[in-house]
Amino acid sequence: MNREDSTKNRILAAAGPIFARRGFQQATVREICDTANVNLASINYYFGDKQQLYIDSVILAREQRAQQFPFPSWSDDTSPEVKLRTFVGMLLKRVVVMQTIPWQVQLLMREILNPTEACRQLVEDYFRPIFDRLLRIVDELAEEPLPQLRRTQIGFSIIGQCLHYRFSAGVISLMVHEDQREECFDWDELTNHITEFSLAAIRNLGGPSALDSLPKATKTY
Amino acid sequence: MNREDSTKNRILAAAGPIFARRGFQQATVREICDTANVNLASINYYFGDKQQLYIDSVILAREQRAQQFPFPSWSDDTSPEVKLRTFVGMLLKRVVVMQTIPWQVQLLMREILNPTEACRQLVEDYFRPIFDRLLRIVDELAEEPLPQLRRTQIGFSIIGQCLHYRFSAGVISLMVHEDQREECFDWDELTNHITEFSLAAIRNLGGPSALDSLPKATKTY
DNA sequence: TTTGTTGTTAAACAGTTGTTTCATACAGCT
DNA sequence: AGCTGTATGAAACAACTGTTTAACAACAAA
Repeated sequence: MNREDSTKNRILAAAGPIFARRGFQQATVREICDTANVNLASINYYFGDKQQLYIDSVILAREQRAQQFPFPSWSDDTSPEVKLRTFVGMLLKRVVVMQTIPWQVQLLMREILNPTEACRQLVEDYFRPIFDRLLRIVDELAEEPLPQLRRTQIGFSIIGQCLHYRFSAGVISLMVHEDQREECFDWDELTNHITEFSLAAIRNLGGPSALDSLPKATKTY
Repeated sequence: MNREDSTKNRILAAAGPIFARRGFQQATVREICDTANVNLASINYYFGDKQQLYIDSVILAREQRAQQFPFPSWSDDTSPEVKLRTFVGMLLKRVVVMQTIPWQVQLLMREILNPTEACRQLVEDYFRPIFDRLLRIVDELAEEPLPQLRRTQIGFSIIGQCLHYRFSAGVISLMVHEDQREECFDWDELTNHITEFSLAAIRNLGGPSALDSLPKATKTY
């Protein structure tokens, strides 16, 4: 009954990519059933309704993705610079890489942009551990202990740079000239730049800043 | 015929927020017509079909937004640091600011994430001029002329940091503790941090980097 | 065999969607 | 008045949606 190609598993295997490509509303139970080669009534029989199938699909996406990219474990003497580079490289690998996007990533991106009930669990089980790992690297890089807010902001600055190449990928493709498009999304180039940019920023943040002498921004708009 | 509250204008006024909130497919012509207090057939009469109404709505959103936030013109002796701060602050004002999001921003974000035909024109008329302006500021900040690719990457690093607080706003809210949520999205705090982070990075990029001695990333994943 | 559970199937249902139709109203014109 | 092009209105249309129904098949337990 629990075979790999059971009706229920065939539905799940078909639903994931379709939900990822079309979104919840745009995806139709008929297309899912046709793709899975099951009867139209099967979804309601096994999952109750379409929404429950969607929730189960998101859970499956997260499980498969976490299993597919286990985090590397570093030796104690690994420098924080290398750790940051590895982290950025992994995030970009998971999320950016041009061409075809795995349906698991597409589905998780949908949840980031438009959180549903499935998102809270996603944050606790998936995003927060990753973010905490990044913040520990930042701690190692900073010369002195960072204030809580500053720490979080630096983390988001790094994550934001990475995700931008996914969320704004369409616009970026339109912005850069066709000749530069490939190297613009090149994994090595991106990893290098974001790592160097962030390292330079963290190193220089504590030091003297020309901004300190600037007038504080006020509501001028 | 061309009055402010003509049937066509009432449709446009109602369609924008509804498209922004629900997206193209989820928005129904019936809801738009009800909100605009016009007959169901009016959309097809004035716009041909639903899709053309959507395109016209995107164009209207861009026009209203550009008109609402004219770019400041700086005097010649304004320092590039101040220019960067102003730029970041403006971008965050346009895009982030917690609470209710103007429907124009929502609609433009939808086009960034899911570009349709309306997007190409959007890039040329709206995004590229803004981005070029940012790159000229980066040029001023850099001590020496930057390579083309590096220049673009720095620009995207700055934009990415800003947009992250819009695209991932839902997840960020779930990630940070409730007590810190407000200051996390505070406009002054954000403008300060992103400006300082980027300034520190740009200043330090040309200098010595611990990464130069690191092994180049190879496909270890 | 009889009974009951589990899975599968085709058909129908009830609701929503974008679009079209056709009648009607109203203005400006000769 | 009569005509014409524009605008509005209520209703219907055709297609598609998620869900339900009822009949049927396979198989195990009684």
